[in-house]
Amino acid sequence: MTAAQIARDVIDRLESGGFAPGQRLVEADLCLRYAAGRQIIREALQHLNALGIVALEPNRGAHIVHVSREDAIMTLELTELLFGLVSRSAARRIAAGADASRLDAAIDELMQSSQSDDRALYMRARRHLFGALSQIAGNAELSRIMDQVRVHAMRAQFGFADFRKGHAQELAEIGRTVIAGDSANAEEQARKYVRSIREALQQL
Amino acid sequence: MTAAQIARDVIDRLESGGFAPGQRLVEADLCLRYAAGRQIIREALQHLNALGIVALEPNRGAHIVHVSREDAIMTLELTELLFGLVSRSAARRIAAGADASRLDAAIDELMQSSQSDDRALYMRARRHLFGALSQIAGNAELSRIMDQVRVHAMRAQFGFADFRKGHAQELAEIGRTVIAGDSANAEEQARKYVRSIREALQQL
DNA sequence: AACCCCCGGATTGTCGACAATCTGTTGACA
DNA sequence: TGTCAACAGATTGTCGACAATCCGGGGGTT
Repeated sequence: MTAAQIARDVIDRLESGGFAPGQRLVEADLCLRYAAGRQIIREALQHLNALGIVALEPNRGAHIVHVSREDAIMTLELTELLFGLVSRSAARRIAAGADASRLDAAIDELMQSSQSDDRALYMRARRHLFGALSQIAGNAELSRIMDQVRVHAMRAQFGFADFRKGHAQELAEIGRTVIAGDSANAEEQARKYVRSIREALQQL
Repeated sequence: MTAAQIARDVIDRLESGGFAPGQRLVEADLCLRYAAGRQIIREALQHLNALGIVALEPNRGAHIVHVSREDAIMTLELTELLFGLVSRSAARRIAAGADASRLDAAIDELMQSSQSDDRALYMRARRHLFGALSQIAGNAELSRIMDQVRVHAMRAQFGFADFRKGHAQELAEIGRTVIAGDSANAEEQARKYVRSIREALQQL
């Protein structure tokens, strides 16, 4: 198993509650779990550290960072801006002739997976949708940032929102607006989507 | 020398032209340059990779990523959003009673360094100003993202803009507006600052 | 009982060596 | 002359061992 795969798996477990905030991640344990050398584990931990998911204290190891409710709200504020920007840029590029097939496929995948019971499947479909949008938007820097923030946004919602029904519909709708090349509406819909989640979180 | 310091040094050299885009970074060379073990160098490279500054191809090593003019423009678009958000948030927090002393000190440092001839000094002062703003804004996630994007924004401007005169004044002015707690104006000024840089770049 | 020093176990940090992989070159062959 | 395979050098990937550091507990002193 490669370092990137391990990091990915840790994130997945985080999204499904397999790792708790504050939990220590001891290198030797992870070596056993993933049947990998310590070097690989350390790389994965550093990657997760760069993503802001685990904190690394010198000589004291790694632990999963805690997200306060306030942090979650501000992260969703940031997500609103970024998701809006990505959607607008992607719509503009499609209006200018960019290829929409990948986004189209991602929408189908999302709708199908939203009706199954496999949460991991649905999460992957979500990732693919956002990935397609980022790719069409065409800025590598923006894609990288979006990837990072999305993980945090996911954690911000964790345990409170049911990602499934409704949200899938709304996301698919945003995708369709992007495909139609309507940049202003795409941005507004994307922002509204994130905003509604944030407001729901604020009223708890 | 620690991995973080080495990464920092590479970024500094990048900002002053010591490393060229596309240039390969061979581990053994860096070991000699920084008198460090290969392990440390690899950590630094992975950190830079997470920041999107170097690309890592399996079994083929690391090289500095190239930024196209189009990339630079979109990065500055992103920077405009983020800098605006940070300034607005910071101003709000100060209006709510947050401590402004660090920002105040950073403004002084910036004005002093802008009159010396030491570019590195000026760059550090810039970093401190942005750091103070991020810290006051109070969202760790946003700070992390800003740090990343700022490096890219810097690279986007590299070789075309003279950071020094004028810009220092403008930045200091933004800082003062934040201290005054005027969030709407702080955001507008910050966005305008980045926008003017982007527009100048677009007209080349 | 409260405090402090010191030590042992657990964990992380670093080094050196070797295996795996890639790149450019050489030389044979059609 | 062009093509292809094998080889040599350079570079990266991984492992195992040891050094450095931290944490909690035990025993002695006041």
